[in-house]
Amino acid sequence: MATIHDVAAAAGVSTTTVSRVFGQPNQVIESTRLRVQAAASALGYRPNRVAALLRSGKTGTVGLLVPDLENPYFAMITKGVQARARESGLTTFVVDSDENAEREPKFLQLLATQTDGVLLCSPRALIDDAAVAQGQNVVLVNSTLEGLSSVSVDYATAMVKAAEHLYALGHRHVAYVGGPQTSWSDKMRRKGLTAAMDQKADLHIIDLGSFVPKVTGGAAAADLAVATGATASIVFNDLMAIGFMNRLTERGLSIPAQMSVVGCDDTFVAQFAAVPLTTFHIDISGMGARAVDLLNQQTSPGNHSLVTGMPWPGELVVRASTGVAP
Amino acid sequence: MATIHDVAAAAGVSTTTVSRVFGQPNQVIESTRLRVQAAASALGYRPNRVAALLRSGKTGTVGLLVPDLENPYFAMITKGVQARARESGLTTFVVDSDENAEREPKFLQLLATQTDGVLLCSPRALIDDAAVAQGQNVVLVNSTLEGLSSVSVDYATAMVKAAEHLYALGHRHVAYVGGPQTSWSDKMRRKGLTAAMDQKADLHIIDLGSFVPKVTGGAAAADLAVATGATASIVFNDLMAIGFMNRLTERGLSIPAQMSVVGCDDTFVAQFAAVPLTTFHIDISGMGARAVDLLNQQTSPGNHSLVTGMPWPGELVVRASTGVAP
DNA sequence: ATGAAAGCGCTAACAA
DNA sequence: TTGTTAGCGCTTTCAT
Repeated sequence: MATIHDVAAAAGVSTTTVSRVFGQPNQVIESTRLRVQAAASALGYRPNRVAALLRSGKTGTVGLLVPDLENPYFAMITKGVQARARESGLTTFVVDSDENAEREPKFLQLLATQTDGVLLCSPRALIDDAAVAQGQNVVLVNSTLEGLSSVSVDYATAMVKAAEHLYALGHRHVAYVGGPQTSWSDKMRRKGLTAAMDQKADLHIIDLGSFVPKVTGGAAAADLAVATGATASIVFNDLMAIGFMNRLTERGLSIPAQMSVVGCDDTFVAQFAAVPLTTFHIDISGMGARAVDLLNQQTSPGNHSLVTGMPWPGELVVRASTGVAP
Repeated sequence: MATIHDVAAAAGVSTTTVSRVFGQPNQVIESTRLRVQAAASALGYRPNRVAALLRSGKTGTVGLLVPDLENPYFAMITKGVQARARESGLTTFVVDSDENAEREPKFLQLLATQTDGVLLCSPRALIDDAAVAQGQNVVLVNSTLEGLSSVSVDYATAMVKAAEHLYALGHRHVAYVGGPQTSWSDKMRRKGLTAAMDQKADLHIIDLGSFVPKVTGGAAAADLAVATGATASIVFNDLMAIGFMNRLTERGLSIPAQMSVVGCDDTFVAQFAAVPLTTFHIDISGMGARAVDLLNQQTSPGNHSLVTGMPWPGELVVRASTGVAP
């Protein structure tokens, strides 16, 4: 692999000039620039980004750490992040922690050292204070932590809306199928559900506990929900809701006649499911874009204040999976 | 940020020793190691991977470039790659080209310079020969190119199976909804379809052309398919098939009574769709794992031969979206 | 507009 | 087992 030295020698200039041709081309007079470019392409020279990074401290890259790329929610976040990052001239490197909380600190560290900043999305573990204290350039998505910028959906309100919707349909016994115990967003959902119960004295939320936030986790919860006698269920996310509904259908129960189901996030699977799913819609990719903005803002020289934006908005989308209580 | 020098000074050893404590701990006697580790954590020292990379040429990282992470197919590939990479002690950095062929060379280059090797999955553009010639460590997935290792699904056979299935159900006029024109996998599908027509003299495949390989692309094709008078359609992938079916349903057509639909890849959306989708099943994540093996094999010192493995297998899964011809 | 010199932080010989 | 000595390829002052 040709280096900057080879090009400099071939073009009869210094390495500095070659460096400028690739970095600040307008600082090099055209004749020289053309000569250098010719030499570079003749030798098949490509700048070594690692060396550049070591020297300059800039990568032109942002890192994104998500729990599970197979979940459409995180795939959409990723798209939003990528689109906005690209507008800022940045490339996005994505890492999937595979819902494994233990791996998060390692991946965070790995990304932090090879990017200009990292977006930590829905972490399943509390972040190691050390990592934060090291002054790494981090923005949280759907989580909050003292000393870090963040964007988050107001899942508490989402749950209140869901509960009100079910209550209006006559449901009084509603099961909640939880997501990862350690996740901020599950905590917020539970908070909202508690608030809903405080509002309506005769509303009972039956907490079924925590399940894996995938199709399988939802399926596992379905039989438990039925056994409680609940007439409606609120499920942590759409993917789980799909698994949940699928299991009910397998058992011959009809939706929503025998069980109403509400999901969360309005990923594309919600509308194409066998029974279209009532769910809480969020502009997910917009939130990803916003996270990049926060990162850029945080990185910009003048501004050194943290930003914990307003709760990211959303709205309940009613589809066929919810109906009047039997 | 503390450097290796600070730690060395604090612990009263050389930088080499510090380096070894983090790289080959067993080469350092315990007492020294503990002293160094104490100094390191007191200073909050973290090795700078970029510097290490520049010097050693190893990253412990593999890159994966895919067209669209929101497509469950690529999300699954990613999971497979990650799982196997992890077993090999490697971390995966994923980049999504957003179905934009022009961006591929840049991303490939970017990944190649910051990883030990890259997996190029379903490229939408022909790879720039230069990139390959630069001796980059690349493995292709679902594509083939002279001089590169690869794993690919036998999509030609998949299409033959799909066509035979529809033929057996009495369909004689079958529409094909194509994917990206420049993709290897669309070419293979068309090849298989042609082979199927050669086999059955009275089978007509009506080529509807190329569509965006997303839900929207499938929806766009639906009306065209209906207009041709075809009684069945084979759609490039499951996501498109979902959009395709959704549009048919919107128009009041029933599936499979008025139109049978076959998808491809058997991603999880296929089985949870309103009408469960007949599709060609592939062990997608297994293929991702295999790609990592090829990369490792290719990288290993002794072996310097390319591997273009056997076609990755699959089988047709029949569900409710296909039925006898009207 | 261009060049010379000095490292970025680390690891890999080679010595001791 | 530990240390010394050289860089990896590039960018960045500071000159010219």
